[in-house]
Amino acid sequence: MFSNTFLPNYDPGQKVACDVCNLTRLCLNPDVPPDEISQLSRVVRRNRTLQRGQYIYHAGDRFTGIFALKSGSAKLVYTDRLGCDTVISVLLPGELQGFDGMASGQYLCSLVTLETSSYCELPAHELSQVTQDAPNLQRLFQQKTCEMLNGFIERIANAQRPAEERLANFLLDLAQRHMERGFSAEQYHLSLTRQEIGNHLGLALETVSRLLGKLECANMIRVQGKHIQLLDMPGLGRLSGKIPS
Amino acid sequence: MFSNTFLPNYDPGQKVACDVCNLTRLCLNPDVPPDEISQLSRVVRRNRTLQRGQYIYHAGDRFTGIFALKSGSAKLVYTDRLGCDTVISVLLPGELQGFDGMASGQYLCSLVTLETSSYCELPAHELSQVTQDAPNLQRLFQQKTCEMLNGFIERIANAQRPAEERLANFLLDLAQRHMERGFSAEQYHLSLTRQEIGNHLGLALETVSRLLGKLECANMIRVQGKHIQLLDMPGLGRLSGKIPS
DNA sequence: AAAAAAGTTTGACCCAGATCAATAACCATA
DNA sequence: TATGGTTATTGATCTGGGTCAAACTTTTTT
Repeated sequence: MFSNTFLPNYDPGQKVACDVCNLTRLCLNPDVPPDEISQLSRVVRRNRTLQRGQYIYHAGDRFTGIFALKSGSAKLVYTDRLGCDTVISVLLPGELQGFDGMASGQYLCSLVTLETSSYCELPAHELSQVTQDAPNLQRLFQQKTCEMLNGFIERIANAQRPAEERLANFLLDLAQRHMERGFSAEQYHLSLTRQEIGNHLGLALETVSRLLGKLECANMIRVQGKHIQLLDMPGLGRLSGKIPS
Repeated sequence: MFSNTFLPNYDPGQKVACDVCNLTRLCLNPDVPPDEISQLSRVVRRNRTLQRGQYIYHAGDRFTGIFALKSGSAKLVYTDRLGCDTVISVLLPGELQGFDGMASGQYLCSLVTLETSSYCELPAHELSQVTQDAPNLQRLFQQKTCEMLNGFIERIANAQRPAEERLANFLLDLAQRHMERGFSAEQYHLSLTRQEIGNHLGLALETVSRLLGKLECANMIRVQGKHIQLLDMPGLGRLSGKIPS
């Protein structure tokens, strides 16, 4: 079984300041100098913990701030006027979210934990002050939103491709991000259900199940419920269309 | 035939400063004070004109700045590693683009004119200076990128819906945006080909043609080549799933 | 540990929209 | 006003992935 801890000796319950948090290099970036980090640290609300399925924020809530996931995972879900949900993205530790509330002053989506998770918050009313005094932090946020924009562009283009390609892509993307967090890229715990994966990729849950089975038959992956093992990364890369063969 | 002029007496060839440009309220927003606008105005490169199919920027080009369309229209196109194009969005006068180059320092997509168009540019090397001295402009850019983020979220969710709904949505979205620009919402010139519409909506061009025909049979629209007339907006709204019935 | 609920797999069948193909309309340019 | 090249329409056919259904497995609750 996987624990939610991020790195060895890391206690998610501990209220560490930003400058000594081992997620700093993921949340922030090398351009943000120590003084701006400590300035940030002063206003960040640390370490709230939620159980699976609980909401970090609801669609429609007044914009209260930007959130940084500390441990666990979460999904960003958009609900349209007909009540139909779409899993827009999956959040891993060290990733920021909440920008969907910044434009209009209320969140467009809901951010829902996929397992027991903890997070920090940079409150909205501190945001404008901090970014005015800390130009590198300001730039960081602009950078992060542009990165997200690019991520969505690739996601939109990907949606046109066949089911198998999208799934391979999804598995490799998670592997990559797990690795960046010091976890194993070769095997990991899928915190989403087949239903949620399907929703995220625009597929029926049955199709996800079948495709996972197919990849397993082809000896490219090993599936045991939510535990995934990638046996043939190059092969998956070829399938995903990202790595030209 | 439609002209490219935006408002009566507007000459797109004229090199007007930002503060007297009648696109100001679209490019910028009411929060940006006059002194910041004139500061912006000083560094903006104005009014380059291109013919249909020419590139404002190419994917892979070094990030040179943010662009504002003055007249005409353009498409943002992402090309994946297999050379497969996707029309990510359509740009109308007063809209900004180029944020896809800000994260990595080179553009992820290409911005291609759909007809004879003119545009302004805010050069990258001026960007950091301007936004440091002009906090409202800085906030504006952050705001615009977050709005785009939200637009993409809705687009991703929409991609799951049936073809007819997506098309109705697309037609109404253009109508809305034409109206915001002082053009008629009821009828407008589609600057995209059926191929491009299909690509944008994830459909084959034949499907676009058939669906337009179907909507025309249902007396909801009138189609004559690229000229579109919306006869039954409420009906289209119902079809689009955006307006609950 | 049993029961209930939630999630997963597998099979049979179906359909929205793709693909293929042929024709027709709309241009540009000469 | 021909003429060659895009762009659009329409019909026939096909298929990837959806839907429905039933059994099975895992997790949660009692």
